[in-house]
Amino acid sequence: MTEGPWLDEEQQRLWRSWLAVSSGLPTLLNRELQQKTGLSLPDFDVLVQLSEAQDSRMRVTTLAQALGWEKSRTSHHLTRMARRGLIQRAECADDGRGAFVELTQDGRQAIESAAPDHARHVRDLFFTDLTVDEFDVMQRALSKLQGRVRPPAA
Amino acid sequence: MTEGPWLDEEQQRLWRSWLAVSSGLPTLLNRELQQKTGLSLPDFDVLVQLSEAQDSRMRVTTLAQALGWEKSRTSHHLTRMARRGLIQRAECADDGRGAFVELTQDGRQAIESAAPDHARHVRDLFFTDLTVDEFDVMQRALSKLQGRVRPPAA
DNA sequence: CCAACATAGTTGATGTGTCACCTATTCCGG
DNA sequence: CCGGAATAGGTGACACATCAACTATGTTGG
Repeated sequence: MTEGPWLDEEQQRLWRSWLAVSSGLPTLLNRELQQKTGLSLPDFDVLVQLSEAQDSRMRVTTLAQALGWEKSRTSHHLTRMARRGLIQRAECADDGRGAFVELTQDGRQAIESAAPDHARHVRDLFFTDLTVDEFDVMQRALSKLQGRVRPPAA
Repeated sequence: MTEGPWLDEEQQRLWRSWLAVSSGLPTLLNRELQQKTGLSLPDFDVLVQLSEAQDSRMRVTTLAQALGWEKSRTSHHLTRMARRGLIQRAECADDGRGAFVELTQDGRQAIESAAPDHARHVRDLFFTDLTVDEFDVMQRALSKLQGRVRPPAA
């Protein structure tokens, strides 16, 4: 399955399917989410993390790790979200360098009203077609891939 | 597998794995490609299409469809690539509105020297871990998903 | 022939992501 | 304690992506 420098026909086919789905799916989800709620997919991801966190607040680095984002990206995105009133930054008493990000009322309201529709949409697009068998195999395969892809330190 | 508005635990797990891989993988590939060749992943995709095309030239819309990109995105990206000398635009005799995009010498050189390493990297990251069984199931599942995701007209 | 409409492609504004670099604090060995 | 290394986070520049609007050419029905 892995000899020579090239992708064989079968591999190419799978790879192109992967590319098509992994770029097309977020595009669709993002468009729908944006239209219905004014949130982008990244907005949504941030809000999910915060809403699951203790006291609806997290340290920036913790958030970045949970999302698999770089610090820089995280910081930029938080700035934009703060401008729209979805989150706010707060000082960290323990560590003078650090900062907390917390969900605002608007932020909580936004995620709670957006989540059900989004979940349904994900299910319709992604899960509807999968057989139980495919489901399991995908999970196994993706877990392995996740291991290879993890160390996104920067 | 698809009742209620929410994702159950198993679905959530699979979905998060999917997200992690489908965002982490291109990030890694892009970084490596960029460092070794100065090409971005989108650059690479455009160059692959052109290099496979008759006479190394395509109509803009055809290219956009082949890539699954919007016209606008395509146009913007071609502008950037033209600025760097990787492609060039040419008038279309048949249709005064239209335009061809063609590979330049530099573009051909770039894709030919970048492709083998990139292919190997894709293989190392994506294919190495997959068993034959997983490979087949992924292909089947992704084909179905591709169908749902296809109509990206805009 | 021409008016209405459709199509090919571009543009500008703005949101998103990455890289390189910077500041301010904290940590740690001597 | 103090000086250097590590860490938390932010900034600016620029590439990438999306949306809405626009220009110009082609197509079609009356």
